[in-house]
Parts: sequence; C-alpha cells; structure tokens
Amino acid sequence: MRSAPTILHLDMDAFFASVEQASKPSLRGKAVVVGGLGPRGVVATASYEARVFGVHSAMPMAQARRRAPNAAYLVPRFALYRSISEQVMGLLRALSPLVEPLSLDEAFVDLEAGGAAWDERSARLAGAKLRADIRAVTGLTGSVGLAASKMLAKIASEQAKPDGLVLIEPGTERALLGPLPVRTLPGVGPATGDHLRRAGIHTVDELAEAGEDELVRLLGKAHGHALFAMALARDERPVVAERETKSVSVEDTYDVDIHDRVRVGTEVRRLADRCVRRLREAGLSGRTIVLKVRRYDFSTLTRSETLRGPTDDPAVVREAAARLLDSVDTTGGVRLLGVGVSGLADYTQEDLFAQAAGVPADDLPHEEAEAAPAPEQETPAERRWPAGHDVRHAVYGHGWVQGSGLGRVTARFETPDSEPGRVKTFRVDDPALQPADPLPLVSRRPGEDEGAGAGGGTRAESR
DNA sequence: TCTGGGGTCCTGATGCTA
DNA sequence: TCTGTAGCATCAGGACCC
Repeated sequence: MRSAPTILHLDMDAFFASVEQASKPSLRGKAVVVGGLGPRGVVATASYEARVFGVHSAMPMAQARRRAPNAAYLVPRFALYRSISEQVMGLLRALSPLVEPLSLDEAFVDLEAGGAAWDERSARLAGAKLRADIRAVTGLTGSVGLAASKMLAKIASEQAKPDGLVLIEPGTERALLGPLPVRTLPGVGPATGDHLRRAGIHTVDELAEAGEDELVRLLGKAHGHALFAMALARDERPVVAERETKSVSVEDTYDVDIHDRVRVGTEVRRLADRCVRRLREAGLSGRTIVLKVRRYDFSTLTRSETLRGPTDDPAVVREAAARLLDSVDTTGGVRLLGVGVSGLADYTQEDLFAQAAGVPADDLPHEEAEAAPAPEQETPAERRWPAGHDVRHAVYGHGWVQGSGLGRVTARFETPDSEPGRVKTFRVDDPALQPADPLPLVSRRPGEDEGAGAGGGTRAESR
C-alpha cells in the first residue's frame, strides 16, 4: 500500500433525490423518494429529509409510503442523472487520467497518478477544490474520502457524508478500522455478516484476531484471504480506469404474477429483443445466453446455453431463450423474467456458423426508446406523464408532473432557479401541455461564482 | 413488509479431453 | 487398451454492490 493518502473516493449525496430537489424548488428541504412507483417498486434513493422517517435505499416502496406518507414520490430520470454524472466525471478526469467510476454517483480517483496530489496536504486541497467545483458546476454536494487505499478511501467518504471530507492519516488506519463492525468492510453483506456473527466475530479487530486460516475455513478461499487482508488495512487494488463489460442483461418484474405460459413466452421474446438492442448499442456480441426466472415464491433460477460463436442476432438470442424456457417449470406463476448475454466479444461469427439460417439479422422490432417499463397496470396517462418528468405548457411555461390519473394530469410550474411554483391541473390530452426536456440545474451566467444557482445557498429554510 | 434492475465475482458440481 | 487424473469449460446458484 502506498503511504500517502492520495486515493480519492467521491460519493454524491443522495444523488437521484438531490438532482430532483435541485431541479424542483418546491421539493427543497422536503422528503423526496425516487424509485419504482408500481406495487412492487423499491426505493432507489431517499433524500436526507426522507431518511429521518426511516426510508432508505432498497426498501419496498409500499413500506416507504407508510413511513413517509407526505414525501414526494418520483420515478427516476436516468438520462438526466447520466448527464450530470458525466459533468462530475469530467471534473474527476481533470484531476487524473486514472478515474474508476463505480456507478453514476461514485468513483475512485488516483490523485498521485495525475500529479494532483502527492502528500496529505495536497490531497486535502485537491479534495476540497473538487467539492467546490462540483457544487459550482452541478449545484449538488458530494462527499470525499481520502486515504492510501480504495477500501479506506471509501470508508472515509462514508464517514464524511453528507457534504463533507474525511482524510485517513497514514499510520492511523488499523486503529480506525479495528472497532468498526465487520459490515463496514466491502464484500461483507447480510449473509457473510450473519455467518461471522454466528462465529462470534463482530468487529474488524475480531476478524483480524480470528486469523487467516479460520476465515478461509469459514468463508472459502477467495473471500477469506481478501477479508483477512482488509481487516489488517491491507488493500493493494489499483484504480482501474477502463473496465470491460462482462455481460449485458435486461429484466422486468411484473406488477402481477404471470401464469399464462404463452404470455411468458412472449415476454421472454421481448426481453431478448431489448437485450440485443442494448448489446448492439454497445457494439458487442456474446456467446452465452442466460434466462432468469423469479417464481411466485421469490425463488430464482437461471438457465444458460453457450453457443459456438458470439452473436448479436435477435433471432438467435430469442430462440436460445425460448429453448431455455422450455426447461423451466412456471406453474404457480412468475414475478420476474430476465434475459442476458455474457461471454462478450466485439465481433460476431454468425456467418461462420450460420446459426440464424434463414433468419434476417435485422428483424429487431423498434420499441420504446429508453427504460421501457413493462408495467401492464399503468394507465396510458401515467405512462405518458410519469411523476417527476418535465413538461412545458403554452401559457404557464416549464414545469413537472406531480401526478396523473382519471384523465387528468397535475403539474407544478417552476424551474431550477425560480421560486417554488404553482400547481395546475389539465386534461391528459390538453394540446397546450407537452412533455419537455429537463433544464440545466445551474444556469450559466458570465462571471458566476460557486454556490450560486440551483441547490446553492441555504436550502433547509424553505419549509 | 414483502422484497428493482444492472452488474460482478466466487464456488461447487459435472463432463470432456489430453 | 484401460484407467487415473489434471485442467478446463460449462452450468447453476449465491452473495454482494450501487
């Protein structure tokens, strides 16, 4: 492990919810929950105001609504989050060529590799400047962890949340780690945590005391060795800028279990097409087709088949998925279906193997552009006017959908840099109301300083 | 209370091949 | 030719992460 704390971990605070609050002034300081709004949806992100009520990520939406009935519930707008994420990643890449994104809202940066920092003081300065830049460019806050390894930098950013910076000083790592619960370490989830607890191991210190052999015996080779090293604060994993995609998959959970075998087949075909579309967009093809089925009782099984060569032919993937489905008993109903492709390559061998004899490679039906939800239960109004999405009205200007149903859509008219706006209700087919693109969170004015714009300044006052 | 979607990695069983 | 075995690929499931 290097000695200087020059690995930076950035974690944007309650990212999806914060973006929504920044773009919707009336939600600032309020409980906001972003996630699937169907009967089987779960929470993707809860704002800090919503967390006070005990709402957190991965919680079933129904439970969140019981805990925070007055929160704003919105569907995610991934295209917007992606564009803001790109702005943030751009700031990180200005610090170093070695940036490893983990998700839209998280990344590691090797500051030393970019010459952005070489010791404690320069690392702290780089981290502070990054936070200020993120706020100026996006209007959002992020938490920064600085340490000598990825594991410790991540733990540091966790401790820095929300809106802070924590640097773990060289030499203090083991003392800091020792008393923490084992669940703090990356790779220790509920199952491993339980396993260790039953063995009487609760803290990182106890993990280290247990010894490597005992951990390997308890958890297996790979996990045991890795966890023992982490318990001693040893983590040599480098920051890796380019990581190859290993698989591409799509899946849908249905609002109501599907019992009809014919319908199951239709859905699998649709998923195969969607999967291939994603594969092609990425310029990839793959050899192994995977079918995933979650049954009515939540038991999940996968079936896979490896072809002789990689394909991106929808007919081939469809047929493979259908063959795999033949081997699965779906009586009792299925709640989720998925189709994936792994064993990826950036070329195909269809011509060589003629897997799709007689089937045109390009018969991919054109479907809904992005994030096509499967929801059968959604009304056309909810589909056209998803909660939280932007609209433009000929008279009232820019706004967003607060809710829809029964032939009506309710919108609030406000923009990221306006005051909280007014609410109006329209007929769903009112020609004056149209879906719109999101506005930038921070409006660019010449000479504008950091902290201005949406999300800047004091936010909690507007209750 | 009732559990999303998109991934990665690991393990163990099994079958093939040299 | 038969047998044992090492190594690899494949398949299924589980854990974990955000």
